[in-house]
Amino acid sequence: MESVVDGNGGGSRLVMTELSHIKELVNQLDVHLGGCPELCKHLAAQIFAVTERSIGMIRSGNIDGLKRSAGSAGLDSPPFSATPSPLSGVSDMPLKANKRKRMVKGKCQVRVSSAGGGAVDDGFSWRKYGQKEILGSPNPRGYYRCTYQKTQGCAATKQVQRVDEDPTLFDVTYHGTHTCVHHNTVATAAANVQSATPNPDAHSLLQSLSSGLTVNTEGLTSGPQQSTPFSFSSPAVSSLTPQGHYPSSTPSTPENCFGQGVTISPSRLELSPATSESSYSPMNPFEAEWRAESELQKMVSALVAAASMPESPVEVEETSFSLDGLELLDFEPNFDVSIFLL
DNA sequence: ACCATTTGACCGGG
DNA sequence: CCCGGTCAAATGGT
Repeated sequence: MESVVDGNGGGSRLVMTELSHIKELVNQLDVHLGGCPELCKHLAAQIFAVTERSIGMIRSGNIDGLKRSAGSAGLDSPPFSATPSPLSGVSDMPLKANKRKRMVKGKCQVRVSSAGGGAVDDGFSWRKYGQKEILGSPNPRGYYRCTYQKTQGCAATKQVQRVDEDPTLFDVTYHGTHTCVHHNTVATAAANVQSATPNPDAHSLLQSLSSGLTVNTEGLTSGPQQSTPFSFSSPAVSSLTPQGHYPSSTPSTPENCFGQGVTISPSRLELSPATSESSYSPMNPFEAEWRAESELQKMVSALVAAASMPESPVEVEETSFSLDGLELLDFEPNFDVSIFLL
């Protein structure tokens, strides 16, 4: 690691990164003006969201609580460290070294069919940094990180391993979140896939996902909230419900939701209490939102991976992600998430 | 010369 | 100490 910029610069720096983020987004918007309206719309929405986030940070004075998101884990001055990296994690949390599960273990695994031996192209550019024989598996596991990690501090990584039984299949596990400008939006990823995807269903799914995907953390403020503390909303993704209660529209066989070619099983979103010390400020809504976004992005990455596969039967066998470290007072920590298309 | 991959070494958590 | 993950020097491709 080189030139570690330790993230103790305080909140103003974070606001700065947010502002940089906005700047980049505007840049992108400028580039894409006149191009795909869907993308522009999404970019605009993102700009709005980030702006609001920044305003909220300043107004709520919540800034201090945020800075631990900006990891000191060795990435050099991530431009958009606002998105917490599950890998760099919360390693520099002040006054809490004891707690066990503070590492965000967010990951998203998919099983994806290969294009006949080729590398799994998911629309992002990856750089391989390792390979390892895994105990009990005949096939090695490849370790990849985002090409732009060095230049932009993008923290996304993935692991790819050939499935034992079927050598045409790969298990791909995504970690972290893309924060790089070239590939930092769902829309961009989807757009990348668009150019080459042979799977129209998956593609349209991505399209609908990419436009208007938002994360709602309304209820996640510090108080002991009832009702939906957390929800995802999107034209394409219909929400999450507290344990046991599915929206009436939820089909009992969600496998079919994605139509032919792509299936996805219901995911479980685990909101596990970070620690027992309720004296410490609960996770602020912004951080929670970022994590949620991050997890969603991983999921979408997985979908992108699936969608970019030629040869029809694309299969997202299991998509699961978890949010560790959330501290929800007086609230059931486990929720079931149902994702389905309208 | 530059950049990506390969591959054994190294490291830290369990 | 074992194993999974990462580092970094060597290697290969353009």
